[in-house]
Amino acid sequence: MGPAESPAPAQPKAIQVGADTITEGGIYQPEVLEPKWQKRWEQDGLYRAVVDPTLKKFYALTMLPYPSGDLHIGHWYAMTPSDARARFMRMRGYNVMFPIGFDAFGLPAENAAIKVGVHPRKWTYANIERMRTQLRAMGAMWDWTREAVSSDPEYYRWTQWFFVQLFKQGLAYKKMSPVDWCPNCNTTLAREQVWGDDRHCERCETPVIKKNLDQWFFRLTNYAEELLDFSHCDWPDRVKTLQTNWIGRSEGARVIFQTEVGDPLEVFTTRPDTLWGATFMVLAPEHPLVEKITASENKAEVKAYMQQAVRQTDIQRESADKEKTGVFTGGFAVNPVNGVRIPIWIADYVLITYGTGAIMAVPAHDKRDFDFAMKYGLPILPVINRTDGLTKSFALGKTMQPGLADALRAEEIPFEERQGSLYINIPPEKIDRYIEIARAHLNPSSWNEIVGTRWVFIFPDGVREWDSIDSEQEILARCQELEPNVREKRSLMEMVWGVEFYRDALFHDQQGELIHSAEFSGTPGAEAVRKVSEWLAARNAGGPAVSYRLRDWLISRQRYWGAPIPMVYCPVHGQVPVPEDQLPVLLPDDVEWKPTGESPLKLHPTWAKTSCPVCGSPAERDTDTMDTFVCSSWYHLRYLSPKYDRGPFDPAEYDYWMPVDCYTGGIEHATMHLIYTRFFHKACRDMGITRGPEPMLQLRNQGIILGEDSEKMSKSRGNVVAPDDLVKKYGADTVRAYLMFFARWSQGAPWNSQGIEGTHRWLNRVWALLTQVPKNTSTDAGEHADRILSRVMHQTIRRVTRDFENFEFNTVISALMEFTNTLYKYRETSLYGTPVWEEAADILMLMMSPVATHMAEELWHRRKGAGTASIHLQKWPTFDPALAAEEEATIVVQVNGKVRERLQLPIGAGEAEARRLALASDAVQKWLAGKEPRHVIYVPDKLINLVV
RNA sequence: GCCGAAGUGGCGGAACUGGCAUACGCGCACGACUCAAAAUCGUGUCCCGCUCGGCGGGAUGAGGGUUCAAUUCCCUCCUUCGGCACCA
Repeated sequence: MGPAESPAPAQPKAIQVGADTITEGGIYQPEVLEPKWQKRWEQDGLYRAVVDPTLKKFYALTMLPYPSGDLHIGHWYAMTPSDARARFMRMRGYNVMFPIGFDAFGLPAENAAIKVGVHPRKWTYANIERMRTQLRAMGAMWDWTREAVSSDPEYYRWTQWFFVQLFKQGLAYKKMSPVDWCPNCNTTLAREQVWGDDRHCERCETPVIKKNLDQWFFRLTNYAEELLDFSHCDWPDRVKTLQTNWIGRSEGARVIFQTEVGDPLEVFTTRPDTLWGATFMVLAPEHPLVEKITASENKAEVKAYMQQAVRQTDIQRESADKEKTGVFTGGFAVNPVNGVRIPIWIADYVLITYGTGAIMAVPAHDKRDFDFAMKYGLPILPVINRTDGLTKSFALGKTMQPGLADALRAEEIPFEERQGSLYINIPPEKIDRYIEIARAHLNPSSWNEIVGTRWVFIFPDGVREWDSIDSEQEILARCQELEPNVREKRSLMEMVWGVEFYRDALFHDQQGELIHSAEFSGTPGAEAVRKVSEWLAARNAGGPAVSYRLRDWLISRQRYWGAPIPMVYCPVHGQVPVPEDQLPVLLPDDVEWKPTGESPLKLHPTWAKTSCPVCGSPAERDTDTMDTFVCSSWYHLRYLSPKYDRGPFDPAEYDYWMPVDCYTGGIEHATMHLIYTRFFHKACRDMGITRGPEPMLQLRNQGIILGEDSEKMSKSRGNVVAPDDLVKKYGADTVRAYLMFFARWSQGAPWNSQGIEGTHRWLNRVWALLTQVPKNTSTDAGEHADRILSRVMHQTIRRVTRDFENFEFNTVISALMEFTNTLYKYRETSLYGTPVWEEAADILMLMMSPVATHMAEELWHRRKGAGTASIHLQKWPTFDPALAAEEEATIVVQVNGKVRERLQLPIGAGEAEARRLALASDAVQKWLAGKEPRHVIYVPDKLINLVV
């Protein structure tokens, strides 16, 4: 023999079979058949979604991609399993719409323009063109006729139209306010786009700063309550929790205090039950009342404080560890419940953006107020009883007569004695008895006090309760008179805080029975919250109230590449929306998009100059553009009819397709896009534009694919997986299948470049199984082989159907792999080619077709012959429970819960039978050791447990 | 600090309603084919022990509880990840 030659790979040859072109040759060649079928499907309009009232519709949607220029493996991970599921639904008889488009406005285009000098429009549309090609390589069932691009004038015309509708409805408003500004992106950001401890920009991670700007907002907060209702949302709990926390609902009460300058001062509190403990008030430095209530002698200090508060960044200001600062305004307010006059301070730990921007401070039961009061020596008054009964007294040696210790022992009051002083823990029921004992042993010119459950000072001439601000002052003065050491203490709390032993009894923030609260004393916590709220309401001094953490949505952006805000400023008529028939307000091409911090449109020589739509006098356009989340809040509506020009969408299409039945995408949008789009839908519903409670009924999130090194994929780490390379190497079907298989879809996992080989191997095995005739089929398949294969087939249909329904794609694939293995087991036997074999082969192809879209189509055509309809038009197979049912079950025999034997019994075997056979087993007898089972648990078809 | 999710072989993971833990795949080992390798195919692969084709014990982050029986239900703790954080 001469030198060995490796066999040349079979060259594929295209052959014509009727209308079908089929690749001849034994080798699986995705690079040949994938483009072929993609082209064919496109020509046939196979995935066109057309309104058909005779069919049940299914609107499947994946989140709109940004045209960054390169499809990432994350896009594949988000889109191809979603596509497979949409295909599954289609095969189950639904009329499925699965559209695609581009979120084409936004900063990267502008940043690229600044960096390399390409116009944002050119950059964006070139990227879109490239991504269309990449998206087509997925073999997905996109209906490209419904493609929508948010930067097209025919799209943003309607983004602007929605803005105008919101404005007319009073849901869009302009306001001067301190807003988050990203110094790198040179624009404002919505609250949701500011992330993390250091409050950085969601996009570029630069820490944001505050700027005071006149900006447009959408009234998200109007819908806060409704957004908390997820009763129509089949959504992951995680997303619902994130949104719920983000909205941050707090129940409590409004309380109106009267200031001495005459203006009412309203606060929000979650603890109206602590109202009697309010010893001062605090306003945010930006609070509008600050100026008016500040006394003339405090003006300078207050002004200085306000200035330094404004200068600070949010990070400094909102850091919880920061020591609290503030200044007294010189003003006072009157507590509506008891008429007590309390000082008003300003401090930056109170936020102007939450509640009313003012608080009543109850330092005894709020940690922040406590810290502040202790720092500035403000009075503290406990008004809520402890729930743990902790009650303490410290008896300094020189203040008490000898015999106290013996008296306490006799009374069984526990204490510790150290250096002649007693550290006493008083059982709550013995407090009165203790007071008697303490009085009896008190030295003249001394006192003793109780803290915790009771707040009592025992003086030689009597007992004084610490139950009001007045008594607090009197007691403090009295103590200072008796003891020079406490003369510098500014409050009674500060004085007792000096005793280390007391510290854990001095502060708590639990709910509990009210004390020191006039007629409400003795009321239990939850009841007190309710009763005090009602009491306030009855006296027009407030009442029950709800507050939300959610803020209105800031949508102005000082950037070029976005939808211009369609507003005109007229010196006579003020804010005037651009009339609907004049939309869109077109973005000019000739702008300088340099990052100046000003809107590029503002620097355009002529663009902003216009005339007032009302009076025609010279007027100015708004030169900001809209946050791109506005564009993406309604794209699911534009997909309905991207060319429609009499409205944002064709109502007939809306009636049929909406709402979205299944929405898939990443969890990172939980508090941004997914809140905005719900808001948009609900606002539009209230204007009669949309219908129904929710835009997206079902939501599922995919996880994140990490790099092979388990780190986040990034170019700088060099761990990026490029889908184009994978498609080239393995074909799209392998990539699709692997993405579905390699991890729980909802969770994601690190990439594994060896793992994909296994999936590729599987597809090759399926290919060989269905294209190659085995050498030998004479071996007997064994008894009932046909029934076994049929059973496995029906069981597989059951498993795959269930797992597809539940988005459990990894087990869809493993079930199909197992089914393939079963077929391989019988391939070289007499079962090959029998009707049940052929049926199983068909079913395997059908169930693989949502996954390996091209391969399944190719195999289908090869096996079904010329002119066959696409596999993607076939029905999903159904299973027959009778045929899927096992005939025999393995019964596990346990002795005392441990497996000792296994029995093969027919399904439905009775307990007596199982018991008889179990007891007949030697292994079981060995473990029973001659004893009779005391107790037998029998689970039919599963297990018998003998307990001795 | 508060809220939430998750911890199962060397790795990704499976286990439906409390009933055989570790399916499927990767990796690894051995074998077949080959001069050889790749590819492919086959066999094995949680840990420990033993009188080793079998048998016994242990193991689902740790500890406890409920139960005839717990990866699954309950409690405590640990770790990791995510979100919120001076929100009154």
